[in-house]
Amino acid sequence: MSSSREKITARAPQRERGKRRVAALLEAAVSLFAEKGYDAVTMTEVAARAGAPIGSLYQFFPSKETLADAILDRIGESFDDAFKGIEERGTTIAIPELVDAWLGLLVGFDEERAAAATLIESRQETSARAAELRLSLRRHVARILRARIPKLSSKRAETMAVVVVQLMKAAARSAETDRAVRDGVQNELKHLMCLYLNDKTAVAQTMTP
Amino acid sequence: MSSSREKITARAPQRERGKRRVAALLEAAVSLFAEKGYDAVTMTEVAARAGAPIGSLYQFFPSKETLADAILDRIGESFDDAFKGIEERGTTIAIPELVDAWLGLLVGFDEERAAAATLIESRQETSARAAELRLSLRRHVARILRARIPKLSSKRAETMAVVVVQLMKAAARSAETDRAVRDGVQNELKHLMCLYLNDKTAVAQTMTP
Amino acid sequence: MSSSREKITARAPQRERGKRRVAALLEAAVSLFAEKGYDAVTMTEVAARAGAPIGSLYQFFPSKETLADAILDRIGESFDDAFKGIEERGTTIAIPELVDAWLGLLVGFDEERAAAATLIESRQETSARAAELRLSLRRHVARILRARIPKLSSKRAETMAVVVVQLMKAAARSAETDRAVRDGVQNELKHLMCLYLNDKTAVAQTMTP
Amino acid sequence: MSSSREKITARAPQRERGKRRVAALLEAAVSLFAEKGYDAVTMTEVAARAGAPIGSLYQFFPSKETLADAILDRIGESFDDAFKGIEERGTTIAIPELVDAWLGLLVGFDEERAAAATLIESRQETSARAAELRLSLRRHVARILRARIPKLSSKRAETMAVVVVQLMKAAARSAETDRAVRDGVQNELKHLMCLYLNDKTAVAQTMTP
DNA sequence: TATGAATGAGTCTTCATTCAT
DNA sequence: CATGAATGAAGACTCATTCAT
Repeated sequence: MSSSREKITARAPQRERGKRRVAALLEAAVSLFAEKGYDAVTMTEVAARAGAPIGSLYQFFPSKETLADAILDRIGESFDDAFKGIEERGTTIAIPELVDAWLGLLVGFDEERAAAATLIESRQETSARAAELRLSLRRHVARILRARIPKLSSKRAETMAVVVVQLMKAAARSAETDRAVRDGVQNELKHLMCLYLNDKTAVAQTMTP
Repeated sequence: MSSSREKITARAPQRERGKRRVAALLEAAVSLFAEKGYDAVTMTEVAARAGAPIGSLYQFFPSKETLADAILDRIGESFDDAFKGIEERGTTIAIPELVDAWLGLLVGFDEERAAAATLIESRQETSARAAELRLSLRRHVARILRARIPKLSSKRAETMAVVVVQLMKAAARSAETDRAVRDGVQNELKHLMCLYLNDKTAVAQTMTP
Repeated sequence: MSSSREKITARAPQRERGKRRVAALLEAAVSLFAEKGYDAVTMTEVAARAGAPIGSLYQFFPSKETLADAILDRIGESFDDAFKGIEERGTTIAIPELVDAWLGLLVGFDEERAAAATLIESRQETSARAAELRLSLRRHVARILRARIPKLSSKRAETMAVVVVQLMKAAARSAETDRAVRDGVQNELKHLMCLYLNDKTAVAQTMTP
Repeated sequence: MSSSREKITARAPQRERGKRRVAALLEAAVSLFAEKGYDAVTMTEVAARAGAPIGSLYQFFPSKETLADAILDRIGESFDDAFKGIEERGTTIAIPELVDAWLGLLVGFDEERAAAATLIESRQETSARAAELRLSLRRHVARILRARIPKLSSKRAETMAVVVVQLMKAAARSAETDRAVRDGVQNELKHLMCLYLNDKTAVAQTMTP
């Protein structure tokens, strides 16, 4: 009875520890990348901040690139989830709400979004993953845009999506400063984005080709 | 005496040559930074592209950081000039024109603006100069904003300036892709910025506190 | 009692399993060393190919060196057996047969001989066992040589033995290429060795000091 | 006058020093590779033995592989020279002389030949250069063989060449031990090779197909 | 002053070995 | 006794910077 349970829990700590370690490493990487950017961070540094030996870091992330990609992957998944939620609500969702959801993607309490924003930017040319993520963001946004503004050509939707994504990244970047300005800027960006979408929606509805 | 004249003429070509060399080095650095980003560029590479020996590079720019700062400085001056021109025209300048001028700051034919955009972004945390430049940009924009929208509090002007600068950088970043999307995005950003300024101006004029 | 028998039978399979595991590990090591050479093989790799956990590998072979030595030991024993067989047949054995037997020592169907040849070669300076094996080979050959050619001084026998062993290793090395050349080379080496022994025997019989 | 000459000699020491450094590095690498084999040698070790900082080593040899290849190249050139000399003498050269020349290729006063022998052996699979060198050796030997023994088919010449090269390598390997045995073995190998060539020549002349 | 070879601290990464479970 | 995650010393290689010439 208890012995069998013991056995189960016997290895649980090991896996548990492994999970905790991966989490710690990822967290350390996230904060370091967010602080200093990909290139300025050393693997030794990441391991040290996670309180792990360098070998452990490489056990889980066999290269620096893998480490960055892992962060991007995790963010990518959370993006997919978020977009799924947004798209399910279809056209019922009001513009301010939509904008809130979008801006929230790259701006959160944790540093994860900041790290992701940095990595997407700086590794776009070198990491396939970063390029993918950026593309995926654009595609999601473009699809939603076309659903709301039916007359939008796919090319224009793409263009608008680029702009929207840039606005998202702007929000992420401005999250790096002190709270006082940050909140103001965030609000402002939200306002700006609403303005933009309202304009486009109105124009589209007005402009009968 | 002939000796003194000799010295003068002897050094004149040297200075001339020195200037040309500095220009070549700077140009090489600019194109390289624009292409690959600060970290991926080596000093040896810069010297080689400029056709100069590495020692010469260090003669004029005693460190890699100095080199980056020099580029930032030069851009900073051109910004100051541009803003001076804008501010001289006062409130007479129409919003679309103003927006054109602003967006043109970081997006140009030459690679210098691309390099500057990259450097500001990637070295913001490490280089005082990059931070200064960003601050200077903000201040200039804020001043113009306050001149056009008198009721604007200095705090709100600052906030708006941050947004405007982010938009400028977004334009710079989108310049990295192929021409087809680039032009579309650039136009879109211009439109967006006009929308934003028009809105703020109108609101300010309407909102009687 | 049943308990004691239980223990016996309980461990019997374990020992059985242990033997099988050791065999699998050794086999894996042999094939890997033969393929890639000592340095290029990792312990993890050996364990993986044997389908055993790394801990198990270290249970039986406490170091990489031990593992290599074990292979050398096993080959050494098989050499001893082979030489015993040869020596028992005394002088009755004809030269071509003798040569066949010798060349067969390091060239066989299995990879074991190839691995051994590699290990003797590459670890000669670092492993006492490899040196021992080489020495043992020489001694065996020298003894047989002196038995067949009575007038041979021990020093000359040693020298000849070195040559013979080198020829054996040459055969082993040539086994690494494609079958077409290999068979030809092997035949040629056999011929060469016969030539050598015949010459020495004749000379010795002729040369009356 | 003296000034111009001074200028010439002014940089001479620099180049001189560079040459000396390259020589020292190469010599260190040669002796280390000869002693311990390719894998067991570290780049730091090579630099240290040459009395050079690690950076200098990499200045001249951008990778460990390059370093090994450089040694192989140098040996390869000396082989080509030697073979050129041998081939020029055509069929006039007597067998013992030919054998001397061949055995001398991989056995010399310096350690260079020993290092080369080791490198050819251990890096055959990984280094294109090592494989090339081995092939080149075979081809040279085969050509000479066919010139001397006209009836030899190209395939048999190739096979014989393999054997001859193996004999050369055997001589190189036996050079690693103390002088006493070495000289004896070397003589023995020479004798063996003469035996082999004489036999082949005689057989070819006798055997009329 | 100009040059570019020289320098070595610091980077990423591997792998034999150990030990908690 | 079995397991395989954890460890960290050590290796190949880079590059900003210096300094002898």
